[in-house]
Amino acid sequence: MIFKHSAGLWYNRPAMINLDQLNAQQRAAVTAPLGQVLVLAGPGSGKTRVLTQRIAYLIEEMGVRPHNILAVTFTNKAAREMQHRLQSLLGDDSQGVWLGTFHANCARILRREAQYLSFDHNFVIMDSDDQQALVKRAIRELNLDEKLYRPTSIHAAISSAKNNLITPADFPTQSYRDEITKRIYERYQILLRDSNAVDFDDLLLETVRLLVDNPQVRERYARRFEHILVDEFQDTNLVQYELLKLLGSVHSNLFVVGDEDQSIYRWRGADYRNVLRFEQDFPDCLKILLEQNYRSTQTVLDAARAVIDRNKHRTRKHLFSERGMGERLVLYEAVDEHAEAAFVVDTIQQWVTSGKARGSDFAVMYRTNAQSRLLEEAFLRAGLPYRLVGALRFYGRREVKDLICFLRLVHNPDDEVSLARVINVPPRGVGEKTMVALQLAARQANLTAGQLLIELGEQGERSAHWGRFSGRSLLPLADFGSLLAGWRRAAAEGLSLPGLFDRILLDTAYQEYIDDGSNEGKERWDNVQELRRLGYEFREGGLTAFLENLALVSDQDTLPEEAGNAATLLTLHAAKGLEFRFVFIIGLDEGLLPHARSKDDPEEMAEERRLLYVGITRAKDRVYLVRAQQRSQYGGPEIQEPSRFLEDLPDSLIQRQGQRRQRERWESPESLALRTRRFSAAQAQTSAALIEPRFHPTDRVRHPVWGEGIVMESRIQDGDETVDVFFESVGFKRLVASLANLELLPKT
DNA sequence: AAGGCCCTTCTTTTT
DNA sequence: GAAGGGCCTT
Repeated sequence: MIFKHSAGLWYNRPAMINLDQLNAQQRAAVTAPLGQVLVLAGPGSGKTRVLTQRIAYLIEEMGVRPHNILAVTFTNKAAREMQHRLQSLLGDDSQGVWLGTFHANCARILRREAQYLSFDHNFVIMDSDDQQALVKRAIRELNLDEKLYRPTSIHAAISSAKNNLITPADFPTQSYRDEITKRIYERYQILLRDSNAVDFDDLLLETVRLLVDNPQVRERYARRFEHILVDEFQDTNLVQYELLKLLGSVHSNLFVVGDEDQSIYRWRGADYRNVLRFEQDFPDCLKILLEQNYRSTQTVLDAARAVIDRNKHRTRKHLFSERGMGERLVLYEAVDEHAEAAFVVDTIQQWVTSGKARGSDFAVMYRTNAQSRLLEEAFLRAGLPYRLVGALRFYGRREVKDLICFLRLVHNPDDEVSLARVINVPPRGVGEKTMVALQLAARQANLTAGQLLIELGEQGERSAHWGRFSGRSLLPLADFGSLLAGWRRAAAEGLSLPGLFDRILLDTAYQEYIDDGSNEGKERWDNVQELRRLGYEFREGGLTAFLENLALVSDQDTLPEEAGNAATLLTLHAAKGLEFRFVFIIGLDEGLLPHARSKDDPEEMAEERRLLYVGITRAKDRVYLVRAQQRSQYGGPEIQEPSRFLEDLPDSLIQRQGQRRQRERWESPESLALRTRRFSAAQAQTSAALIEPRFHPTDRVRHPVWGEGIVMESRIQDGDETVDVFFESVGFKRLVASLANLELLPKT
């Protein structure tokens, strides 16, 4: 071993890499010679372990300086996890490794090399909402029909072009629609740059462009990164692949780890064929298969394999486990989505009550975020704790986004998207007309709208632009301008991030604006406070670091690290890289998994299959596959067909649970729905700890004495629920729910 | 300019 | 079954 520090310190070192703990294949990967290494790692085969051990090996055994290592992951979560593991493996020796997502690493490079770029270093990063708004704006500016050219679909086309290194100039125009898309793309790029902004895709694309156009810059980075390691290589897209080649153009020590079978981001440009491309581009690369699974029982693996082996064009792997056969997978067919959720919750509760499992041993996975709502309700009713990954859309909340946009404006007044969003928040009399006047005046003065506003605010009547606006629009604009100018001055004079935050809240009377005293108002204000708390963590790094973090950290990353005793609810996509003793996969119906939108495209269908594969292979011990015979998709209930993937599972691996009986013929869907609701309500009454009100305003209820009434209000008080009801017979009554024996009636 | 109401439309997954 | 857009009124 090479100790680079004084000998007296060696015993303070954390445990060092121990090759004996690895199996032969893992060891071969960790200790592979210089050059290109392709590790095809099945699920649960110790992929992350191999990656971190490899880095440790490079540093400890090969004497590589951390500074010369670049490690790229796909998600922030994975980056954090690896950072953590490196820290415990290497201690401070892990400092200096460039570790992060593709996007974060690119943002870092772009900010450093701003002098070579067409935007300056304090650029903002537009998230999907912003991008959408900008595409819409481009479409409007070109006087196009939004119905015909939907911002979502145009944006998808632009994004896909960017992921394939296609600039507006190169955009292929085989149809009239392509022609239009190309023009929108051009306009969109101009709008972005005028705002001194880049979008997610630009982070990668502009970095590639930077490295291609500036050989000396490329040389500098390529020289520096002696070793490049990539996680989830199957999910890289063309731009990312190019980027790796550019950054590796001097040393070409590329260590990539991936699994074609777990490629689930095709829709985002990911191309698992990059694995094949890699083998072609580097014919001498060392290829290592990790096939021993340390996670699941053999039955789980067999089931997963039965699903995935139907896919073509892949390296077949023969996953094996030494954990024994284990139990068969349970298949449960519920009558509808309510019963589906009830089955999940009941089953978890039984396991937990039996003492054989803890809540945190369970995960419930689904195809679409919309499916989480019923589950949440069922968990709440049962008093079972859960944590929900993503879907919270914390950053998508209006109040959160508003404040981020104020901050973005302070940071970069040219940001038109943010300006358009908050110039009238709270309402100060700036409408469409005023915005048009502002933009016109700005264009004539050759300023951005934000710059013009700041000048109005700073100079007041002395400004040359003062006379440009009519009386009606002038004051609100000058008003906002002086706010913005004041914030910028304060920030420049060193006001801390929390201080700035508070000043913005105060100046805009934001609390009065969003907190109207209702429950929702209170919640909105809580969200603001939560954002402030996040900002507090960045009081050192300042505004730039905070905004960059907000842009690059997704809702998926807001998952509380400590699960406590809570079960995890998450999409199949979000489940990748995680493991749980018990896995429920719900919604195994045609149209949902596989999703209806993948029906016509074999490639997409193959990806749906991989999604299920990823889900099943998350399980250590048990898998529950759940579906519903009937489901309310949108509006009315619809009969569901079982997922085609269920047919691929041999009976020997499956144990059916519950009745498969179809509804009795004479029972109408309406009465069935009614029965299910009664069942749910009855269940609610028996459930334990009250977390959420059972009654809500406008609910109809029946009291044993006073008869039917309407709920006016309900709240949790001292662990019980206090309900205000207006009864037809006696009028207004305030009741304690646990004593009053109220019956919840079906909605009419 | 702003708020309210009714209409349509659409729902995949996320850095 | 929600969210956004269009159209209405104030």
